[in-house]
Amino acid sequence: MAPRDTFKKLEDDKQLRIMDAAIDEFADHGFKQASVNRMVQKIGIAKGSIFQYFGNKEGLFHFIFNHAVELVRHSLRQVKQETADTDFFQRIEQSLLAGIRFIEKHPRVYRIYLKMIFQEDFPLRTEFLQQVHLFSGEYLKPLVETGLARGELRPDLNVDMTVFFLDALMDRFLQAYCVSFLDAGAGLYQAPEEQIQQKVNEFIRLLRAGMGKPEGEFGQLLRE
Amino acid sequence: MAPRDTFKKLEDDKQLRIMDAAIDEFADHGFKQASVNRMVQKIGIAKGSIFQYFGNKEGLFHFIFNHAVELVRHSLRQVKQETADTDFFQRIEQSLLAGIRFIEKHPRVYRIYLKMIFQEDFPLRTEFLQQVHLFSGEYLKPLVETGLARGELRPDLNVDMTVFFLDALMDRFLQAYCVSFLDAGAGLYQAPEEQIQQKVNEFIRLLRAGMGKPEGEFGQLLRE
Amino acid sequence: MAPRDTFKKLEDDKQLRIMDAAIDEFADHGFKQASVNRMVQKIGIAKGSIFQYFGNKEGLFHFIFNHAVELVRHSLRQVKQETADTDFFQRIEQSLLAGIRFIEKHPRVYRIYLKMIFQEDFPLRTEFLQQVHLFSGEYLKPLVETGLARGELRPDLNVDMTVFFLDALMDRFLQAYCVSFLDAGAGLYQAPEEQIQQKVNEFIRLLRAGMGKPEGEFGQLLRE
Amino acid sequence: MAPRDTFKKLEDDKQLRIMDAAIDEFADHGFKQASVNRMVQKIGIAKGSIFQYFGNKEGLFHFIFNHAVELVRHSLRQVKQETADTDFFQRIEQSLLAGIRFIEKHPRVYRIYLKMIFQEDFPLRTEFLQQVHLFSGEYLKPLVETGLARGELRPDLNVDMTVFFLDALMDRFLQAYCVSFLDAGAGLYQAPEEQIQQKVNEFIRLLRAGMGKPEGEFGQLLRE
DNA sequence: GATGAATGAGTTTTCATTCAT
DNA sequence: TATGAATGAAAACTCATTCAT
Repeated sequence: MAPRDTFKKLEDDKQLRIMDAAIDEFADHGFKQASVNRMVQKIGIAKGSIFQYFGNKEGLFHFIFNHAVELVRHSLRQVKQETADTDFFQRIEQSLLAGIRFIEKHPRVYRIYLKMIFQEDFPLRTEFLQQVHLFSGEYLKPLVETGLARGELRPDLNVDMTVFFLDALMDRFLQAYCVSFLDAGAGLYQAPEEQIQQKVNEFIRLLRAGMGKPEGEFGQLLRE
Repeated sequence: MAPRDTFKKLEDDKQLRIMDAAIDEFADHGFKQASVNRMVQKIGIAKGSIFQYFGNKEGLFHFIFNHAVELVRHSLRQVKQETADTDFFQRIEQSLLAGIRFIEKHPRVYRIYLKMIFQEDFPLRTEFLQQVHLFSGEYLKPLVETGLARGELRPDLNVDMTVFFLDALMDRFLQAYCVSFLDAGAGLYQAPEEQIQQKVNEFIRLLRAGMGKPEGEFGQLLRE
Repeated sequence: MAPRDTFKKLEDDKQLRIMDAAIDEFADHGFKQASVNRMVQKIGIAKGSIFQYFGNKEGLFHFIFNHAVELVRHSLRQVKQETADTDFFQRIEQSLLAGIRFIEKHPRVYRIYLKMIFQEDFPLRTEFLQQVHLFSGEYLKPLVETGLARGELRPDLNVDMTVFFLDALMDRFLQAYCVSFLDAGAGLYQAPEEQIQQKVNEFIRLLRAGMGKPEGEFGQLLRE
Repeated sequence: MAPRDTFKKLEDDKQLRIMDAAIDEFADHGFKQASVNRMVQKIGIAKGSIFQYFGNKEGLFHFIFNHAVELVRHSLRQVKQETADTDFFQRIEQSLLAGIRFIEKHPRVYRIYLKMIFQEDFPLRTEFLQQVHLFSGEYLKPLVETGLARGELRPDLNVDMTVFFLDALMDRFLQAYCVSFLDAGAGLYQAPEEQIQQKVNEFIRLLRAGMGKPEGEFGQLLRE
């Protein structure tokens, strides 16, 4: 599960090369189809070494997985802090943008995430899905509750369902972005970078229209 | 790619048993992990026969794939016809419900679809993604254009972006449904059947709030 | 456990070559140390074939094991029948000689037997030891009981302990013979073939002296 | 073959821990299956150290082997001395009991012995069997000769064959005891401790009947 | 002298594909 | 046309041994 001391004692460069090759392999092939043979060949070390470091293939995956979770946690914590004082829709916008930046910085990690969602035979799949689920609860729910308390959201919104919708919409937005980013050249959506901000804007505008508090007393009246 | 004549000349029952076993196997294990051995054992035919009918494993997958695309096309064509006279949001609602019915009827086909999206090593992945893209163009674009022409949608909507949004939202809605449907018991979202219609309603309400034509002149005024 | 049909359908010669190589390998190296690699190389077939025939290494061993048990059973049944009319000590003598003939004919099978007794990690070891135990009960006990009933044995003998002794003595006699036979050249005991019958005679003479009914009334008196 | 000086210079405790772990491992797994990895892990020393002390796995085994032989020699010498004044059958009885005590005290050493007898790929097997053979010559032969000289044995006994018989019977007796001792619970023979002495008595009684000098002149006459 | 990371040949097992029957 | 036995490359994993520190 945790890498053996052996691995942690390696020179940093070697550690990084190993992690890099592993992330590559898992991102390209998922867990079962990933080949330790290919990894060690790419890294240029003996086959036995990987097993000395991580016990077995699953141990290696655990390590990469935990590393990825840490990356995501770090990124989310940062956004939450930095946007504490802005309004609900700005926070969502910044979260989306942070997600996009994360994918651009760690596209292979995101690919592993996507594979895990829809591939049944990952070792940590259940724990993983619970973690993802917790994200909605821990991250989005407070945002929604604060937004409601501050009067930035329509007061008739059901909290849990709103969280579900936000989770679904944001996740799918990033999926769509990621697919177009990763498949660049495959012709799908052909989303050029410059249109991203525009799409984010439109996304937020729709959210605001659907969830935001009606502006002014007329809006209020109309909805009642 | 296409099955050889030898396959088409088989008795219908045998054809169906072969397709059924193949869908099972691909849905459970993806392409590479799918085992021709297991298939022929389940079907009860000789291993060589599969290769006689389809050339190789990839040929078999092509066939199953095309069959699945046909199923989807058929389902969509039906919805489009039946809802021709209803308004935009009702058509979207009916499309969503048709999607849910499709997943419930063909869960294994949908699982193959999900696997294909995020697994790079499917043989037809590129062609597949293009097909999926075409779906947005062929299916949703006319709906949006008709909706705009009939004045059921806000006139300031950009057609292509609206199509993108609808595609993203509906697809993600079905994914969420499917995951909760397939992972029943895994604890994710735990969407009980009876809440589906409620979620669809809420989904449509949000869409209507965000995309629908503002009601009355006051709404109109407020937005300008 | 049982060999797949595939194996039984092979030409007899091939079946025999495979069994021969397997017996060789298991006799030389025991179960765990036996190498399927070496077997297939010696036989000259593809590695996969063995696994097609027997599922896995253990399956192959089961097959060889059952084959060996059958050989032993057959041999014992024959001796029992052929010596039904002779006296107790002649039956034991013939059993010993049959054992020697068996070892000379199937020395590798006997080696597998010896390995199984003292090697803990054989797959069927427990079942095997039970079988061996049954041998004492099924084969020797009736002999002893008949011997007692016919007055060929001292009437004060405890049946079970006598069976235990006979089992131990005969087994060890064959072990000693086998070791000297198999290790020919290693210098141990250096039992030349021509001395075997002499040793058997001495063995029987001792048994007779220890277990046989004292001859005449004087002997009877002396013991009382 | 002999341990390097480096080993002998270690603190006694460390030497003992190493030997203990090695005996454990060889007794449990034989030679080839024994894992140096497991040993060093249990001992808590570096893997390289074993190779520094003993050159290689075989060197380690040589050392353990010689140690075991010394243990056996010591035990036998003691019995021989202590029973110098008793009669032949009492000496045999005491030897058997000493053997049983040895197995109870060093069961792992005895297991290694048993494994070596029937496993061809032990490094020292040939030398080992010669040593065992010497045991018969060095230990039993004088006993028999003394017994004959003292008139405790039938004068018509052939010395070498009697030695062979005693060796075989006693060895097999201990094997049977050991198997029932080691396999406690496996159901073989199920010899409970309290029956051991009884079996030894019966064993000696049979020996005495077969090999002992007939009592009185009548017996003498009867046999002639 | 002690360490333990690195090595690579070895193990069993799987499976798509071929081809003689 | 249908069969299914044969193939061999590839997989994950083990472990005695070496050697730089």
